[in-house]
Amino acid sequence: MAKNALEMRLRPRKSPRQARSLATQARVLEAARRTFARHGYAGGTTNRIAAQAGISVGSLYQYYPNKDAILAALVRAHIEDGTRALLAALAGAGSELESLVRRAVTALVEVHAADRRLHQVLFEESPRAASLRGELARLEESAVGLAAARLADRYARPADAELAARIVVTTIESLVHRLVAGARPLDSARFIAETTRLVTGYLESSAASGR
Amino acid sequence: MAKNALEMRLRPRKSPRQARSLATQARVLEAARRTFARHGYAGGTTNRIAAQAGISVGSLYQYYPNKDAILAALVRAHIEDGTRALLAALAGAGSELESLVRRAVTALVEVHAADRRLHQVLFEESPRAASLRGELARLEESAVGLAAARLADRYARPADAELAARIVVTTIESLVHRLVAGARPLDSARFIAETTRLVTGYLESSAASGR
Amino acid sequence: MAKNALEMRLRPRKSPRQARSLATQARVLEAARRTFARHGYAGGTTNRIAAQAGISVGSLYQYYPNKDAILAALVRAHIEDGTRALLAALAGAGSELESLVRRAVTALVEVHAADRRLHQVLFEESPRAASLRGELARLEESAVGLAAARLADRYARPADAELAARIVVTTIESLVHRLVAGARPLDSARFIAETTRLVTGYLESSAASGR
Amino acid sequence: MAKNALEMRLRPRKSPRQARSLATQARVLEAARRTFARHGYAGGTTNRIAAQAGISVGSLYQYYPNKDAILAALVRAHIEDGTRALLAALAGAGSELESLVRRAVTALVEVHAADRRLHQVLFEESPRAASLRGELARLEESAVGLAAARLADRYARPADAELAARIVVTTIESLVHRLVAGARPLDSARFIAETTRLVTGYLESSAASGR
DNA sequence: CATGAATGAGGGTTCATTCAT
DNA sequence: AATGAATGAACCCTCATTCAT
Repeated sequence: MAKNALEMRLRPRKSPRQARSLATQARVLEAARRTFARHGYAGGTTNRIAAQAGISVGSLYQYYPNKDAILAALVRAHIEDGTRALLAALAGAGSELESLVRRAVTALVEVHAADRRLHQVLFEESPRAASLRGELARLEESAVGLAAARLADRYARPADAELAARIVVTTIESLVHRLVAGARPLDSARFIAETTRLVTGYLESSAASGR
Repeated sequence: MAKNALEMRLRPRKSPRQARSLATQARVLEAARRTFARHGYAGGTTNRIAAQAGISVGSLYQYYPNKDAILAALVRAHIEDGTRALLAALAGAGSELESLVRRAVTALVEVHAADRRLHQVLFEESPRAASLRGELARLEESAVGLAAARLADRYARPADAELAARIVVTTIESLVHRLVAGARPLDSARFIAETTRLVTGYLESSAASGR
Repeated sequence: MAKNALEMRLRPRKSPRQARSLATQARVLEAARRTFARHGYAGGTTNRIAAQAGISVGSLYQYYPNKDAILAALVRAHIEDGTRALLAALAGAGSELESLVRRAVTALVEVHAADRRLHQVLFEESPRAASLRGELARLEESAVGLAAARLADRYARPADAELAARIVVTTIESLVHRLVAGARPLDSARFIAETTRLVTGYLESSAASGR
Repeated sequence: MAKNALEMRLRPRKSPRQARSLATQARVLEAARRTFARHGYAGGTTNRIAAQAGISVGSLYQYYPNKDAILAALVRAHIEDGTRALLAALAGAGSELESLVRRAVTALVEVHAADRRLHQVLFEESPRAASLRGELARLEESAVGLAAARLADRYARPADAELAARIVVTTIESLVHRLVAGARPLDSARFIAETTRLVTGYLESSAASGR
């Protein structure tokens, strides 16, 4: 099962064994974060990132095979943060629908509030490589799957549950991106309240409608 | 009288009088549409666009002062299409909430179904110039304003109506982009039905809750 | 005796027989004058010149085979003006040295005062074609020859007269360009007085020194 | 602290610390010298200069931010050479007028004899940036100031001394450019002798005339 | 492993000149 | 003759990537 060439391009170059290597790799990532956030995608040149990280370009290429790999690592880190936060939020939740939704929304808002500009660059401005796109899609699919599972008993047919789940997942994600991480961000508390009501209402009406 | 320089940069270079000019300008736009859709923003080089249009780069620059101006024209055309479609849909609508929402959603779906990949490039990948961003923001604001006006009598305070309007507008827009114009598009009919229910439910519950 | 290709390139394309053609050719020249003066050499594009002349680029090329030919015509016109003015000034002069010099300087000052910026462009900023350079050199040689002839009886050897003539011609020309047609122009009256004294003194001391 | 943007554009990009860098920067300058001299300003393309220097365009742009900056460096180098030579020549001079003038003329002749065609390009053909023009003007002003100071006691009014100084400085400079660095260069010894006599005579007659 | 100088393909853009109408 | 749209070579410059030290 050899990975295809394209995917290899997005993986860090080596699994560093030494602590120092690991630290440097992290420094590069952090530098990329800052650089992309400050200068945008086009302005985030590898030289700038290396300078920000306090190393030479040459060294940068010891840790990442190319620019896209850095971007991919950044996206991946963000995805992991988001997933972790989401799971943590849902872990202690009861089964009440509204509480579940509220916790999910709140978790996502917090993750995104951290760095709005970076989000724009990562998820809107930059031309994502195909494989990265795939990874994002897989993540979304799994979120949809989880949600659908939770909703399964409210719907007559699995396909209905999945559709509802997809709409819900996409709605929350989009609204967070656009209204919290966007240009003129909304007040978080209000946003959470309204989004929760929007989604909860939808899901409950689905149930009520007997589907 | 004089527009500022930055804005001028995004305007087509001349309003051609001759038939041939007009045709060429249209050809360029169409070629840009295809090229951006196929190769993304960065890959949509002016030379490629010109080649696709079957003309020389020089000619391209007779009609648009620079690459971003072409993108801007594309965005503008899309905005106009969308606005036109939306107004047409709402013109003949009654005052019933669900019907209004359904018509709006349907109109937007139709507009976006045309070219999915292009949308991504136009509205997500491209580092839009500030003035273009402003234009989009203005458009959205006016949509929010219109919706808020229609919702005014359902809310105690204008600010509440506006918040609801903003959420509704953003929700519809985002869902259309992500679920219809996105990577794995959804079935239109289902999408319209669900989105209509999502939004209508939200708005009606707002009213019911006495806000 | 076929003219060589390079020289042909700088000649107007045809000797227009018709009055209208002649007028248009003049209009182009005048337009070029204005355009070069206003926009400099690099900014003096053929399209701009044509626009300024109120004709199309295509028409412009009916009268001049290329851009350099326009520049050459402009330079030539200026040379002719200068020569004419100089001859006129000297025609009525007596044989007194100081009076001769003063008249020459005055004539040149008047010619150059007309359009300072154009001069800069024509004689400093623009990369003169080889043949044009030659023409200018020939003109200067003939000026030196004339001056040397007038000075012949003051010098023992013809070569001395020629050297003196060359110095005098170059001095006057340079000073006019630099101090009258230059960036911070000097007051004409003072300039004429001083230059006349400079040159006259030099020539008289040559004589006195018995050479 | 921050120089304005326009001036920054003409500065070399970095003051290289490594020996190799220093050597390369010098190679680029030398290549530019040759290339501009051979092909003129417009023909002195960055690619040609890089090729002549035996490096790639990219490297060239590591040392100079743009084409004009290379030109500026060349001009600056020439100015420095000239100033150095002039000061050195005048340092050991007595106070006798003729000797002073002769030394100045000799120094300038030596500086200019090195590369005639380059001078034309540097000081006549190139559309110098405003800031560079300013630098040249400042240099000339300081030369005029120095000369005026030396002449002060010969003139009744400071303004007269300054006018004379300006004429003298301009005369020497122009003649050197035109007659030594020009197309058909004159014999240096003769040129120095005549120019010295021209200028000295002028200055002494000023004194004599009681001005 | 680190450095940073070097590379060079490729991008956006201009403008003298041509040519179909 | 006139028009002005069309041409395309050539220019300046950037930046991801490599490699000698």
